[in-house]
Amino acid sequence: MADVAREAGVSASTVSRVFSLPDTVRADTRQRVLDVARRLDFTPNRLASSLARGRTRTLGLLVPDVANPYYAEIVKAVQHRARAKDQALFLADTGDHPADGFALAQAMARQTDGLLLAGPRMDDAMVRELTQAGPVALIGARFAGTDSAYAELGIGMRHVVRHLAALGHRRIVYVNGTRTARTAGHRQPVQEACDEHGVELVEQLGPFDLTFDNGVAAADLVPTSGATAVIAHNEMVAHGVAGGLARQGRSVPGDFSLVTVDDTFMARTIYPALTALHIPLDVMSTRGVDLLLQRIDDPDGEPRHAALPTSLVVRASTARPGAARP
Amino acid sequence: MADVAREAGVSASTVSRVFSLPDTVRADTRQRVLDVARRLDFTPNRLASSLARGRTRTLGLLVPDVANPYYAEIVKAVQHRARAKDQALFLADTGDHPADGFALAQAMARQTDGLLLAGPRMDDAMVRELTQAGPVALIGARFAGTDSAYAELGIGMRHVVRHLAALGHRRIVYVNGTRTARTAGHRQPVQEACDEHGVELVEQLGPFDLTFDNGVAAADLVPTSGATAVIAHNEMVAHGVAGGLARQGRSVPGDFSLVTVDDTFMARTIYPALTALHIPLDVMSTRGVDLLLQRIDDPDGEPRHAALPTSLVVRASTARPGAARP
DNA sequence: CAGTGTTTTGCAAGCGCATGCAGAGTGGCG
DNA sequence: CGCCACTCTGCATGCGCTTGCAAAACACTG
Repeated sequence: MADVAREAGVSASTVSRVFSLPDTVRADTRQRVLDVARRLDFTPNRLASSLARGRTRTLGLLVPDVANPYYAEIVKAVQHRARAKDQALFLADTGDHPADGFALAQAMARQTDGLLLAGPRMDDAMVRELTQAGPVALIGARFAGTDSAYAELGIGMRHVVRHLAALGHRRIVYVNGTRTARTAGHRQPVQEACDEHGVELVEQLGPFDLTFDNGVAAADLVPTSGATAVIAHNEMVAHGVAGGLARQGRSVPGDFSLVTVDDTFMARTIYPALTALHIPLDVMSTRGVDLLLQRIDDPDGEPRHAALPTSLVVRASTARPGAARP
Repeated sequence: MADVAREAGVSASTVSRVFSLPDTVRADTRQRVLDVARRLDFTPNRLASSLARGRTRTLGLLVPDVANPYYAEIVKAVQHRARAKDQALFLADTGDHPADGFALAQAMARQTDGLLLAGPRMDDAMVRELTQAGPVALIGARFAGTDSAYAELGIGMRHVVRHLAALGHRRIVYVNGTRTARTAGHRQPVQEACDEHGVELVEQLGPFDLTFDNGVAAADLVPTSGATAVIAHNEMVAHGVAGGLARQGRSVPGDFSLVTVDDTFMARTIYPALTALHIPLDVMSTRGVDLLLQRIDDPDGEPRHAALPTSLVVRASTARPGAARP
């Protein structure tokens, strides 16, 4: 920077201002500095700038599992939004262990301007503590005291049930994971919608994670349930159910209709393509980044929440019960 | 840091050394400092440290598409290895455009100690330029002048062909993307292996990307090709072929056997599970990180290359031609 | 106990940039 | 032409930590 200053016949301060506060320096001076800078291939050292300003222009993103397409798409969207806002992105894959995630988050908090937590596995107290320590925004989850961008699953689940009921299904299996406070909020609307449409609900709430293998296992219980349709609460488990049914020689949607919640590219890489409750991961992620950025600029505003609408995307995995095989 | 120093009755230098060069300070002094530090909840500011040292302890990872499970798994593995080595990780999703990737890489290079390029879309000149500018390691690609960790696809492809030949297939379709220098290296061994086993090879080298949709399109041409087996050069296109065949009412492996190159979790979320040439993404990624770290420590060594063995994982999508439907 | 060789510790000078404050320029007006 | 109100620019200091160099402390000799 000193070199540029000398070469351009100005002081280092001016050079600095050319890059950080361009309009405080006269146009011709600015141009001269920029020319010299280009010639000398100079760009301000972001590190030094961060140190001096106390702003890193870096965001941290924590996800439980990058390899899961749901989170991978969030990562992708967050990355793009961050870049558009001229922020760098630190990524951490926390795994399922809450304590690890918390420790990681704390470490990361001190190297970034703010943290994005996607589907955090932490408990409320941890999230609260992080929120008090610095800017935090949640993606795909809602906490009262923390900025969050999440999908309106309740309404969406109603649409799913209505769709199945309209096709004539009268008994539905709902595959969801461990019964916790966080998932409970999604079960209720399913139940209500079923009641409303005169549909019987067979809940299959395992003490298990929503993995492919557990989906296969769940599929084994479907034929004896008397149901004609299955709602899977995430895509992994949905593929498991699909695979399990196929293994049994059952047809989707011939023998059973199948709907998944989550709608990444995987819903279309399977045959038949899955009818899905689409969660707008990209706008959710984008909003999350924006909320965080706002929070960074204004640390003491009221927490803001962005509830995003879901949409039902009807594909080939749902049909009238007993319909001919496709 | 000054506070800690005062409180512990030592100078700031000593506190600094406690954290960066622990064994240059006497045990009891060190302990006293650590105690005070804990009490005051002090941790060295990594930014300031980076600035002073000229080392960021941060690596940059560039991938063309995080949402693609192949890259997602690389990201995950790299992340874990980096963490184990106490390095933070910057992530950038470059998309398919080479120029963007290059610009991004350059920007990132100046905020990190080194760059990891996974399946770079850049041309050789760009990679060379980056390599000259700073530490770089490639993951899943090989460049002579740059450290690289990649899979021995040539040998693997031979195993694939041998497997199919052993099952009795005499005519095979090979679906690969645009004919470029980089993919050419993989086609030759397939051809050779086919010649060796008396198998006819029908190449289907499109001017297309290896996407799901192109796989579906490719599947349309399979039945008329007279072949009984298909090798897909990546997982996306393999799923497309599988979906396309299913849509035509063909059975895998009843009517056609199918082998995919790449073996992420997706190879098992489809029914039937795909026989795959397994690429050890995690060790490949780990080696990539290690190579980069070595390069950072020793900027002027000879470039090193880690060629990793692939393995054929036989699952349900391959069988003798004309075998009964499963 | 002086003398010598080793640790330990402190001092001071950076690392590269940002920014409050004050002085230098610039333009406008009477 | 003098004066005022702005706009630009430079000086000096600070961000929080690292590290070469030298002084201080300590451990061993003979």
